[in-house]
Amino acid sequence: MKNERCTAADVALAAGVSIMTVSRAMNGRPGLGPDTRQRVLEAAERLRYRPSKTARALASRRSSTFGIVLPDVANPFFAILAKAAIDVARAAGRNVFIMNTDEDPDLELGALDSLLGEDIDGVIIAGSRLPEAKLLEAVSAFGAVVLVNRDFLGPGRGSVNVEDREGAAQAIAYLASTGRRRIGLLAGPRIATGTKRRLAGYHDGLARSGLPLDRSLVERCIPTIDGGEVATRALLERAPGIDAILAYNDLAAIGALRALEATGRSVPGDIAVMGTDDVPYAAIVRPSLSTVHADIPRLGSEAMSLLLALDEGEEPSLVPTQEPRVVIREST
Amino acid sequence: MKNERCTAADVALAAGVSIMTVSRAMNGRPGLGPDTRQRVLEAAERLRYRPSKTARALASRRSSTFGIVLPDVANPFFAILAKAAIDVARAAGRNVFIMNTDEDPDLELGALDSLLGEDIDGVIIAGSRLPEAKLLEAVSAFGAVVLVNRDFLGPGRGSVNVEDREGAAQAIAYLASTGRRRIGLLAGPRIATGTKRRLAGYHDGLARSGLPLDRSLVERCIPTIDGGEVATRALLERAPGIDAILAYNDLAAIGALRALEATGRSVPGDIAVMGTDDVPYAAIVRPSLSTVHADIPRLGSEAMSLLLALDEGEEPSLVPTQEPRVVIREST
DNA sequence: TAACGTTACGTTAGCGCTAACGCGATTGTA
DNA sequence: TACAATCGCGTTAGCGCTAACGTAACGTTA
Repeated sequence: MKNERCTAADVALAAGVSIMTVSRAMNGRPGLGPDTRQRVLEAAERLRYRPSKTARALASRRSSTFGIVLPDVANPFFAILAKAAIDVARAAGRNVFIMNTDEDPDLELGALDSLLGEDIDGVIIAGSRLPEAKLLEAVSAFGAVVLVNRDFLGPGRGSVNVEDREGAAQAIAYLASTGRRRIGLLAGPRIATGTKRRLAGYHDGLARSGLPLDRSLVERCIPTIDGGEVATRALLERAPGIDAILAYNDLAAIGALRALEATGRSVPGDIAVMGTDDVPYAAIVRPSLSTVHADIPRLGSEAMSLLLALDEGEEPSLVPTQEPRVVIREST
Repeated sequence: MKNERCTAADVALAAGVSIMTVSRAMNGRPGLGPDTRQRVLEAAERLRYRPSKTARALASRRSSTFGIVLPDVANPFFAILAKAAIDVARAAGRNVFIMNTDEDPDLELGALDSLLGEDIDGVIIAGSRLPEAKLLEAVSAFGAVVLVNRDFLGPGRGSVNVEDREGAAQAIAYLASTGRRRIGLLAGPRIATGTKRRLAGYHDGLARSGLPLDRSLVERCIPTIDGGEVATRALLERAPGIDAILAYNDLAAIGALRALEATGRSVPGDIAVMGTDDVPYAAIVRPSLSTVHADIPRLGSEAMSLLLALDEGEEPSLVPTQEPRVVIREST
């Protein structure tokens, strides 16, 4: 099956040149005449020569591959993000490893470790659950690192962000403007930066609307449909009188919708629900979900573009942060 | 930033042994005393030594990495499949490249080509849009290949499958049993094997139920929400009298739901809709979607397990095909 | 005790590529 | 015409690992 691999030596022989000339031709480097280049390229084509990226990586100390570490590719937010990032990478001729962490810091550490062994050129880390110090240490050996929705700056480091805080604030303000007074928050997982940002935005929004802060209306949640459902039930039990819920993400909001339906409350009649992210499924549930829109594909492609730039040695210019935008549908 | 990489030579020096001994210790190979092994491992730990998989791959001619080629990771079916596969790979200490083809045969060819350059050990190809001959040629250089939902057998080759044909037949039979008489089919993309299988199952189901075949009730579709919506509109225009639709997948079915709603038909009152795959979102749309259930995570992990086995040189034992099961919800 | 494993390492030779340098031949310049 | 400055290519030396073989030192057996 695995017939002998065609190497640069074969092409060199066929074209009557040295191996080095083959290397130069394949990489479009200067230093050879147009006719020679042509001849080498034709020979390579004829022999279906595919340079070994492994050997190239070893010799050049650059693998031209990247890694993306995220909690869960099956989560549409991360799937869409990853797809956009991969597409940009492909356009630049680079391949990418995908690693799932299942929201587990240890798995995240393991993933990073494993990528280190792959001699990867850089990583995008989305939804990191690692505390600052551990994260810094874990990525210290990577040449280029981009964090999604977590601040990170330095030589070879950068981040792309959605203004989660402002988004949450606007969502709360909107809910308040429609007469909601007791607004609950499904805050998200313990360690996520997103949780902190949304919580801050929640405070901002309440303040802007002149509403009091009641800590009993804040409930942590796992950012999945099931997690949102469980958290909502807990929240309802503790504070049956709430008239609105802002969820960490759309999945949790969908879970909330379910819990509300199961406990016989009408949405948006009895209680309004808002999500975050504006994942495609937010529009197709019934009632369709009001949410804070984020341009996820843009986030992904900007992350990869930034990573590519950092890998080229460019200084981390500040990528403009995405302005959030509230999208109103049926659930509010 | 990128401080000097720690190599086997460093560990060898630190432990007072030869490089080869380090290699043996790191790979758990026999041929050294327990005390020496211990000493080397400790030195490696102390120096945070991570063997370069690149160098290992070059020297051993096995990269211990795999590739997964699929139409679109943002499609939940493939995202869930990929996640399960990646998880199995990780457990075996292998990393995996993800490639999107956007349903484009040329991109698929390009992806395979690119993976060839990565010296990958094997590939999983899901939803291949390549004609048989091209596919065979494109994968000829890979040591191990697993196709998802497309038959493939041989040394180093295998496939995992859901019984799509039988699933479609059962769906049609179910619809007929509830009194539906004019059942349309959103058949899927032109080249997909899934399209052929579902079409055959559609015929089977009609025959079983004693219903006539009317080719004008079959409409091709792109397997996305939008694709399903567009195809449904076309179908309704040509055959306004249909009373049921079976869709290629759940996304297309959701698109159908939308189109039906937009044209003022009630589901399941005026017309029943069934999907295929039982993606999580099938349960959360309203009306919730009746569908043909598939165990997608199992499909993904079996695919990777099979790939691992093939890579180890095992003969391709037949992986049992998944029995489809009709799940009834609100849309029928 | 000689002959023969076995065990526990070290040595040698690459894997397929690229960086860095070398060197003759062709230009350009005064 | 002489000199340097290219250009166009080849040579050499690895990148960090492993396969395969070499070799001492220590049993084991008859």
